[in-house]
Amino acid sequence: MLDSKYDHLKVEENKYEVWKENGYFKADNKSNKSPFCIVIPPPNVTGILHLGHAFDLSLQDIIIRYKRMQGYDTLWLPGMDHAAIATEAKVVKRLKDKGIDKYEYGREKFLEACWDWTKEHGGIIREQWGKLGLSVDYSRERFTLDEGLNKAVTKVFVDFYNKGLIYRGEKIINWDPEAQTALSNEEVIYEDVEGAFYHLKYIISGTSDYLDVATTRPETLFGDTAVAVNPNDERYNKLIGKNVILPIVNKEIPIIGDVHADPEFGTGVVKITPAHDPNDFEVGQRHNLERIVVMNPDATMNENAGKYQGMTREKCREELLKDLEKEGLLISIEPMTHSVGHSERTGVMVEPYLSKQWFVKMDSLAKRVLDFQKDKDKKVNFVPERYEKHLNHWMEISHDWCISRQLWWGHQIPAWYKGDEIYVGIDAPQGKGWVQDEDVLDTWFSSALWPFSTLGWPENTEDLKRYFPTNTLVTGFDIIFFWVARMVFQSEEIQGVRPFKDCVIHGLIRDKIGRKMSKSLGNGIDPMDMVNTYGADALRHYLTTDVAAGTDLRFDEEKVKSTWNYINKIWNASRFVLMNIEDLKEIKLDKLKNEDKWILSKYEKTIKNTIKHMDSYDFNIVGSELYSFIYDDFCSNYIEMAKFSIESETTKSVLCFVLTGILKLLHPFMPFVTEEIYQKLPIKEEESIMISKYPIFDKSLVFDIEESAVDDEIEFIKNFRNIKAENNMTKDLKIMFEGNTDNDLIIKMLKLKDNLVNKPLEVNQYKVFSSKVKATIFFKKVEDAASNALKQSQIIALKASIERREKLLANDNYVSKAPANIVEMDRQKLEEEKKKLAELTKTEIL
RNA sequence: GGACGCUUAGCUCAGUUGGUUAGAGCACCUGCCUUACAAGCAGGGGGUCGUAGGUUCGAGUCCUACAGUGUCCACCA
Repeated sequence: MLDSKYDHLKVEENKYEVWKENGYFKADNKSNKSPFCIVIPPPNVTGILHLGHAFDLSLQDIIIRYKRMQGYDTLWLPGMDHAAIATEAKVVKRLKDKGIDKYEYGREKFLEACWDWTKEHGGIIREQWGKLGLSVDYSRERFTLDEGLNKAVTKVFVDFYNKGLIYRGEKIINWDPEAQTALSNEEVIYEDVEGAFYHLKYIISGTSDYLDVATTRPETLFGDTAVAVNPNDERYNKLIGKNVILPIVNKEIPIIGDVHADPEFGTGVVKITPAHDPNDFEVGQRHNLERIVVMNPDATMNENAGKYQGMTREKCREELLKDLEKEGLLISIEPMTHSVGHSERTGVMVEPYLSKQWFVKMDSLAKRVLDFQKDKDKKVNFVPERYEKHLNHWMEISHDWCISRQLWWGHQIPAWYKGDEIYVGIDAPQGKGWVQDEDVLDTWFSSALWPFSTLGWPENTEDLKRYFPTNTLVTGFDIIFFWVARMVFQSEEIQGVRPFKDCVIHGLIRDKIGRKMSKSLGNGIDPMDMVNTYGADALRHYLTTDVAAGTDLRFDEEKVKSTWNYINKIWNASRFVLMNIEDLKEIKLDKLKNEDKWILSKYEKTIKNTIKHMDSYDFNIVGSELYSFIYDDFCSNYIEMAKFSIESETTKSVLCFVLTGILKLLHPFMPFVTEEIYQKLPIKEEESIMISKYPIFDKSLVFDIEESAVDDEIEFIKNFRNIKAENNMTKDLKIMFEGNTDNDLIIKMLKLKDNLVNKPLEVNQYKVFSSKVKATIFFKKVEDAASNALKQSQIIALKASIERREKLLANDNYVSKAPANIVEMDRQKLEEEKKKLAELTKTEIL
């Protein structure tokens, strides 16, 4: 027997271990079931899971559990991401706290420290997966830096190099001076900052005239190798070919004509610093200008900055401006806001920096993706569909991807150098004097291969053949560019197919007032706190059914609480059923009464709708469908009706049958509590609900006539209660039914057995009716005003509705153009309303 | 500058191809400890669906413009 109150802590204890030990999570690549595979978005080993993970993972577990129950051979492949820059930053900090410097410590020992970190945090993450009830196949767990993935990564690098898709080049990249590594465009976050336009005097050689050069970054002037004006700019174009004197440095640099200079912007004169600005770099290439790097990797000034050498870029700017002012070369400082790139990971201002790095050539890769997206058999289907545009847009504008990182924690680049020679290969080259590239690859380079590398590629494993391409990927819109896009082009290039058929995109979790959850705001919620307070089942159900697909979710703890109440309701309904069906040996759905047919019809229709919406990933719709079926139909009505015939085998059978189905339909959302109750059922086909069969729509259990008859009786019951409540009627009212209809159920539900009369009484009376049932209530007068007011408002509403319908039906346009069934429905409604009105107006309230 | 969302009850959100009187949870009001559940039961109040046009027999739903709000991308010398 169940306790009278749902206790999530007790319910959620130990179940996960049992499932896991029984091997329910394991895929079976030899079974004759159809395969269905999801790869987990590998969480960074940097930390613990947040609410966004809980959201993302719950969605996946729902899909996987659903498919597993539907008879698929499901594989949900788990794993974690080494998160090169993020983890390295954490480990560097940890060592620093112990007074250890990364470089003194050495590469080998540093990597050991990273592995220790990984083991520690990996354990925490796995424990949290368990708390959430995620049915991942631990026997296939992978890590983006494990040996197998290293083989995959190395092979891709070498193949791409040989195909010309990877190259090494000296370009302006985004440099993180804190982590001291290159970054990709996606790892740079642009933020508006209050800055200034510094107007500087660049004196024209041999004259006393000057050009007003406006810059936001005066400290880069040491790297200036030209000043550009637009060739069509009448103000300046005759100066092209002349020289200006670079302030402070006092050397001559040329005035060049280049379209990059926009006459409308600033003063129309641009200083050109090819080593510190991507646009200037291109100008420099066009005009063959020297590239002078003026900073060290940590963003302090280098020897090219003269006396400012060694200063930070900020300090240098400050000092330089003082000196410029002293020399009369600072014209003005014009405040302005402009957006400045910051490192996604360390938060520091990114320095555009000339540097030799490895790149993936994007144009042909991107083009293939765009072509595939035009073919419905090859494309990745986004849910919601609009996110396909994000992917396409990124492909259209994609710049070559900088993949080398000046870090240690990651896949070391399989390139070796000897003097000017480069060797790229899977193994180190023969001969002496070759030195391997010190750098590692962007973490996303390895996660881009995740959907097939985890299945064993480059080996042609059974798993790879069976589960790839995978079926569904679930992730947040914020990593479409980082990850989804890259998996797509890598898979299409390397495997020739999309990595997954569907890509389900969900929104962000925000706090109650709509702000992003962040450490600095302190508004984050630990999912484990929610699990402890309300249970994983409540949390999962709330997160996955609260909002429509793809939209942000404002987290509200009150809603988790109310989900707990819902589960408690299910618990108690189950308790009632279990109390009464203990002796049930066999489910026999015969000798069905109207109310049995009614609930079975509702149940079957719920199955049909649920499957439809599960298949389209509309979990919020599934949630509300199930809620109203369980709460309103099953609990509020059927259970109440069943109480009158609880001894009957039929009633017991129906209760058991429908409850079993309810538990199964709910199982993907709330695995723990459904398992707990399932275990208590007297009749069950499997040892665990996890591996039981998902309900299938059975048309033979839909009884439309009985369904609508009971619907009508319920309407009557509702109307009766309404009238009784609004008129403050006491229990000793009397009621007279009209006609020969069978009102047994109504009489029982409303407990009217002792209130029946068969002729009118000379007291206050009130008519109550549904479409098919009519009755008159006789009652003692209590308050006239209230009941009269109610009656009047009902009459007004009815009159308005009748008028509306009469007008509509008098309109030939409507009658001829609207579908026949709609018109017919209006006719019927109109008739009913007229009857009701007649009843109401002739009823006297004495 | 470009793209994409959102605007529906006091709050948070649903509303599938246009078709009954626009729904739910929470909050609120009234009455109930009815033997599954008082973290419950029964009932109720509350919305001219951002604004203005348009298409249509019919618009929360489709089209146009505008307003507010959010996100992403690009540019920013």
